[in-house]
Amino acid sequence: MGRSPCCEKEHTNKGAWTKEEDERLIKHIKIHGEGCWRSLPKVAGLLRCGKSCRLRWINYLRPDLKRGNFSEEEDELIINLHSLLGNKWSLIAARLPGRTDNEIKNYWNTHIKRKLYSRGVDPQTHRSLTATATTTATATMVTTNNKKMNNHSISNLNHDINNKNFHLVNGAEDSNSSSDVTTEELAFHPHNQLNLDLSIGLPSNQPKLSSSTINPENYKKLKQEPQVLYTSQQQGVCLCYGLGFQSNNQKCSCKTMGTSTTTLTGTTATNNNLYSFYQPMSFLESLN
DNA sequence: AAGTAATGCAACCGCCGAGGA
DNA sequence: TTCCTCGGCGGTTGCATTACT
Repeated sequence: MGRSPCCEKEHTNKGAWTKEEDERLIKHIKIHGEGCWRSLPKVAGLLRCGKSCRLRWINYLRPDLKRGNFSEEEDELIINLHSLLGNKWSLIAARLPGRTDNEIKNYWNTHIKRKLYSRGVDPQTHRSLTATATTTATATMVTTNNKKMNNHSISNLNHDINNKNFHLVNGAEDSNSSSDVTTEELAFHPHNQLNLDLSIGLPSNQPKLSSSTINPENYKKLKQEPQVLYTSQQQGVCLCYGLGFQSNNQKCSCKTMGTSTTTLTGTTATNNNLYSFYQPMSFLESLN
């Protein structure tokens, strides 16, 4: 059974938006707010598909969008987040205020990929290109390891990092990206400084998580069941990943945010590389 | 100056999951 | 439980701009 189209294909404009259309859309959203994209075009007097309106608003018209070039810090953050999350652009974008998933996706494809290649790093696996080639050749040997990796608990991950016997994979489907890593390779690999301490605050009325697994479903869990910290006094959300590249004075301050703060790792990893993000409630909503 | 190739990015397409009926 | 709608996502396309010859 086919789905009905989201809008009438006829009688809708396509292609670049005109200034007038932009103004209509902005005006409508200012008055009525976001949502109900399907009916929006009709109400706003736009000959556009609802999806198109949503996209235009989110990627271009939203007032909180940051314009201009990506900073070096943003570059590195994107690279690190990508190594953790893979092509989950919306999740990556959620951690870069003012940037959209589309923008980051485009930036990744046009700039960062090239940058990583110039560093000799495979942008998909985040491993050295030579190591990737070697891994591909021995792919059959690592399948078992992959299966093990997918069930790795976070504490195991930290353990493995500490023992220089671990590297990240980009999800379960990436069957070529895992193998044993040499010390030399780790020294080369940008993730040799990656701190995976994943500190996620829990609402106090939710049960504490035990040491969760970091299998490929984890990002889904983060998204679908965001384990967030907020109190009635403190409308902040902490979803801090230890991503590296941060100085010591930028430690995550979760521990100061209340008693409900917890950590999934339960490890004693240092906080040297913790990078915290306190997002407004709108971020929370974006995860839902 | 003209033609061509490369690049950047806005927009589209099709699929998926959540949630309501 | 099933069906359907809707919002959202990631991949891809196509056009405008820039760089190069």
